[in-house]
Amino acid sequence: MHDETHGARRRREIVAAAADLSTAEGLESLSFSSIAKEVGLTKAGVAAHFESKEALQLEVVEAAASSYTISLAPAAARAEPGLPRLAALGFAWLEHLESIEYRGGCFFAAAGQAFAGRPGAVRDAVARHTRRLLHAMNEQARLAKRLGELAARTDPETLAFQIHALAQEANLRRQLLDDGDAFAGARSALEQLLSAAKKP
Amino acid sequence: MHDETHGARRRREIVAAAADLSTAEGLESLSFSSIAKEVGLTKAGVAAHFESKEALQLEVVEAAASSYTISLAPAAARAEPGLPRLAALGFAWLEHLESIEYRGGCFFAAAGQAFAGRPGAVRDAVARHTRRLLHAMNEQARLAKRLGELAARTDPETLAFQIHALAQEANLRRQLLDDGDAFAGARSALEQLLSAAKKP
DNA sequence: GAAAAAATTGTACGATCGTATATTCTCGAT
DNA sequence: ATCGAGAATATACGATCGTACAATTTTTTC
Repeated sequence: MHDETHGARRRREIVAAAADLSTAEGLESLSFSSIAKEVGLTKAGVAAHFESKEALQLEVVEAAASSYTISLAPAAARAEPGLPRLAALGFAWLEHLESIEYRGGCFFAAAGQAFAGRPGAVRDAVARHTRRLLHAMNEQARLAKRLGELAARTDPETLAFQIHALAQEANLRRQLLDDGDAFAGARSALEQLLSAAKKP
Repeated sequence: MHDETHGARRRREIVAAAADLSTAEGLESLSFSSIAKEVGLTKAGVAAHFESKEALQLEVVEAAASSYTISLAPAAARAEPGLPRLAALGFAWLEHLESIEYRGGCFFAAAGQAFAGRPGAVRDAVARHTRRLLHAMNEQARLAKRLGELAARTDPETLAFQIHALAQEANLRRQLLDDGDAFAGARSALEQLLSAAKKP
């Protein structure tokens, strides 16, 4: 009938609920009980699907990462390599954060802060995926420089740095400061940033 | 002998240790036990100084805020109002974050993310102080615009937005990605940002 | 130095945490 | 229709949490 077992479907359901909860409560203070209440199971019923709490956390990180990739990769692929692709990455990143289903905002912003001071496999996974995105933007910025799309004074690494910073800031503004215009402001800042970086 | 009672000194000691711990463990998962171990007291001995855990958290937020103010206010006051003061605020903010004694990095970055999804008095306090800093930078940016120090294309709110974003990003890079050059990169990004915003 | 006040300890309570195990229930394959 | 595997429940264990209160020690005050 279905090409997915009951167990596999439950796992996905649990991981999705956990990802959502983790942006609100924090990935580190996730509990089997709170997840159980969310998916309509018992604490033990949830725990039975995973070897340990850390194993669940790692699955949550991977699930969130692939959800981000699914949102970003097509938009980036559509644009020409170099400055256009860097811009596409930036705007797609903002769009993804704005439309995100997690009630606590950007998963990696929340998890990154929560695990910055907690060495372990979870921290490593969060850091790895954060680095991956930063690397992608850095790459396009350096390519743009090589292609002569950037002004002489523009440092490509700094440009990528600023774009990622904008997105983090917009997320914080919306989630902590209840700023409804946070993403509108971030978009105009991104436009301003890109036009200032461009070759005159 | 001392112009401070034993109780008041202990309180300050406890609050300082709690602020330090909270950047590493998270302000929300602070425990009287972990603080007790830090200051050499018993769990009950620590708890006796505060009406509740939330009251302690609120004191920690206020203490961190005044520590930030002490670092920023003199630097800002030394610079002329407008663009110089905005620049001074930005560089002082970076310098403060870089030299900070908290092992988990920026207190407000950590607490802001942790309490973004937790309504209550603590979240309100963290948001209030975050807004206060942003407001101060916004004010100087708008003043700079009025004084004709900024290029026509530069939006002052966006400029303040970007400066704060840089600091947040540098903190995350150092704490999560172990990037030793994070603050050097942020400083050069800030210079680039300011010179691009300036009247040509 | 003695008495009052404050600081700290020890202990107990209920709640929740992760984990482990035994039992019951639910399906899908034969 | 039956049987067996897998999913979910019920339950228990030790640990830790915030809070409360009595007992004790330390500091201040007179």
